[in-house]
Amino acid sequence: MSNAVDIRTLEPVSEPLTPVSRQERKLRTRQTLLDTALELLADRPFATLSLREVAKGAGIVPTAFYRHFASMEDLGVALVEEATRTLRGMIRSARTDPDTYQGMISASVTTLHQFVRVHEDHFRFLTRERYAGGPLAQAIGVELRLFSGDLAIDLARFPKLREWSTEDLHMLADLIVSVMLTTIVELLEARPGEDGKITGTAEKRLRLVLLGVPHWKSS
Amino acid sequence: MSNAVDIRTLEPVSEPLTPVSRQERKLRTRQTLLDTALELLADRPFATLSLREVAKGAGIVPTAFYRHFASMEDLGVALVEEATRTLRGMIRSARTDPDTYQGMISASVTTLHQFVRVHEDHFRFLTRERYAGGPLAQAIGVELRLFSGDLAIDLARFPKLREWSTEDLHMLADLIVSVMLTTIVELLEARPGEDGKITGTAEKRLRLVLLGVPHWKSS
DNA sequence: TGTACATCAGTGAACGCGCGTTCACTGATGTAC
DNA sequence: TGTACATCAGTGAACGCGCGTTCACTGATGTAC
Repeated sequence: MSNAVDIRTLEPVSEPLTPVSRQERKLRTRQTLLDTALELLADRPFATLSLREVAKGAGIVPTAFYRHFASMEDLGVALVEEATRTLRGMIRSARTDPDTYQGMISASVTTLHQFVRVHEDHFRFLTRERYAGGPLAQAIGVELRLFSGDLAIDLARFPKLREWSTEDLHMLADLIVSVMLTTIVELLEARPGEDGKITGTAEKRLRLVLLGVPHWKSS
Repeated sequence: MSNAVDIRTLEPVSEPLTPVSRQERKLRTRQTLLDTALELLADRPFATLSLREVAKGAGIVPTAFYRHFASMEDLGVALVEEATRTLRGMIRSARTDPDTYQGMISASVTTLHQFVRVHEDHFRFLTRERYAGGPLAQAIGVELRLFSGDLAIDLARFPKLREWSTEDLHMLADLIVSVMLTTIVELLEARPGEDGKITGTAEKRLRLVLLGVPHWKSS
């Protein structure tokens, strides 16, 4: 990473000494398109985003957009991939050796909180498009179901859950995921300073759900 | 209500014998605009709907739209009002004298199921726009918070919940509402024949949550 | 009951604008010899 | 190392289209006398 500065403007020199390859330049423009789209999506659904708008934001002419994506929907799919990569990273971080429910709960909520704050735009995109209908919503739905399935497997390792049926484990995992999604939306809508209250409530909800576990009978 | 039929086409005669007043005609056109919009929203977010499209669907010229709404956003607000009226109707139906948790749970889920199936478009609109951002999302958020508050009051009547703090009651109510919303979305995305499985899972989730209640300590 | 005027839901032409997409192009980067 | 050609990310003009909104209008319904 270079700290070079233009001596006239004092602004960082964007180009390193070794000129980057054409391939790398292309990848950078592609990423700029994705970043621009994500910024514009802060307060509107994906379906209202125009190709010209994204191109303009990325500093290229509309026709150059096609060098990177065949259509806006293609760019949308790439955004889903990028955002779900963040989601999977979060799950990996949260999966520590679980000694107790309580420890697991607060650690998970803390991880969730951190990831949401660092990747607000990804989580906003995911929760917004999840219910928007269309192909993106479907792709996100598939990803969330995979997530829920993984969680069910993790849950099966707990002593008290070992004898639960697969169906009941999925029911529990889906319930936890829906609490998680609710919490994510609350964090994204929160005004500054409300985070503690929201994560506190999230922990309570999970504690309440898991309190019922020892008394569960499938019926 | 007239059962008159056109003797040539055997289709119901739309106009009653007494010609309707100008005022009533206007209300009918307004309702047609709302119905048309709701139909078009089956698989897309509100923000992608155009004034010309809705006017065309309702059989009037674009400029006549302004006789009924000042803008598309105005029509959106009217849709939120219409849909939340359905939601409140559902809550009223579900609020029977609650003898046991179990009875209340299955009765509530049955009511939910019926209302969702009869008013699919209203619930689709609500769940879709809830997370879409913009003024409609905010209006729906306010309505859901009112709903959750009412539910908290209802819950306070149960013996085991009488000593819960207001904060914990709201936590529980929000948890129940989020299970409800999840169930609504599942029903709307369901393929034919899956309803039973979905309502069964919904009942299980609520049972599990309420199983924890007797063992709750606020801490 | 009949007449003269007011109201107003719906019409149709017109506008300027941003849209997605086509096409032929430019000129810097990359490659073969 | 130097030259001649190929590649290809980005350009700019042009297109037809649907958009929201304006305006002057029409003609059926409603009202006052």
